Amino acid sequence: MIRLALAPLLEGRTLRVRSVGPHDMRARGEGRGKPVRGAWIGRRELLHGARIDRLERRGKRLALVARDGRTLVVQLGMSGQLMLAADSARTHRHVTWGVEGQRHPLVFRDPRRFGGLTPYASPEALHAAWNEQLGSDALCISASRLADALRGRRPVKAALLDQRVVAGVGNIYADESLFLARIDPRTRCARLRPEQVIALAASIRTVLARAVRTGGSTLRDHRTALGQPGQAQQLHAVYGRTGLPCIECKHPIRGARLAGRATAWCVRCQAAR
DNA sequence: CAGGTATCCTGTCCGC
DNA sequence: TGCGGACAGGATACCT
Repeated sequence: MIRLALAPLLEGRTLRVRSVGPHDMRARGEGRGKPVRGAWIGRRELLHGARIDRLERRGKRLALVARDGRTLVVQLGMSGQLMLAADSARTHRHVTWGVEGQRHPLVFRDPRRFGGLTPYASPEALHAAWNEQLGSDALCISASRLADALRGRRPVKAALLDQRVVAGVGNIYADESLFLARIDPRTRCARLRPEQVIALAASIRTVLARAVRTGGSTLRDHRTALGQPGQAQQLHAVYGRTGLPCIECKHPIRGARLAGRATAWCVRCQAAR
């Protein structure tokens, strides 16, 4: 969604770093490097003076690729925003770019600092890193690739949160996908029947596509890349509905902690079989 | 050593 | 009304 909204506004245009700070956010190192606290990325790596060639996305990561090869990955974490809008809040701005020919600046803000920026020297380096760190994108995950990735004794919910299994599924859409596929989130990957994996792959594609279509939203204060509020939160079948009646069978939605995250599912519709 | 969990961080919401 | 605390999310360091 963010890529779709920003691509036509940024492609072919030159960025100029206008301000950087505060300097206390995570600058993620190349590859698996540890997040560096208190360090920052240079203006050159922040694409100062770079003409944007294209925006690439895989899972939750967005890459700005410049014509000279410089590449900057934006991870929004949970509260991050990348916006080209007049009403972008002024607090928690980490990087502000001027965009050639655009009235409003491009702003990366991240109040909770779970997000981060990662520079790469080239698109090739970016793809190498992504191939290592990320599985297939959720919007086009095939049943066979999902079957290959869903191995082991982990509960299927925990596997879905692993970006190396499927890139792009977070806590909310993991629950929603499992509900649509009628799979108990506690089911061990190795015990999933082939038809369940097929259903799950289709459900992931459906749920993510719907989220993108409706502006993608999770938190109440979520905004799109152009400043519009998202609406997908109203479409959730199980997430945030613990104790409320299932939209299919009216049975109360169960809530529990699984893989360290809040999990909601219908024990009747998603019965372990 | 795979799988579970603690940690980071701040805004929001709940109860006293 | 004010305030403390729990909680939410994504990624990863760390522990078992």
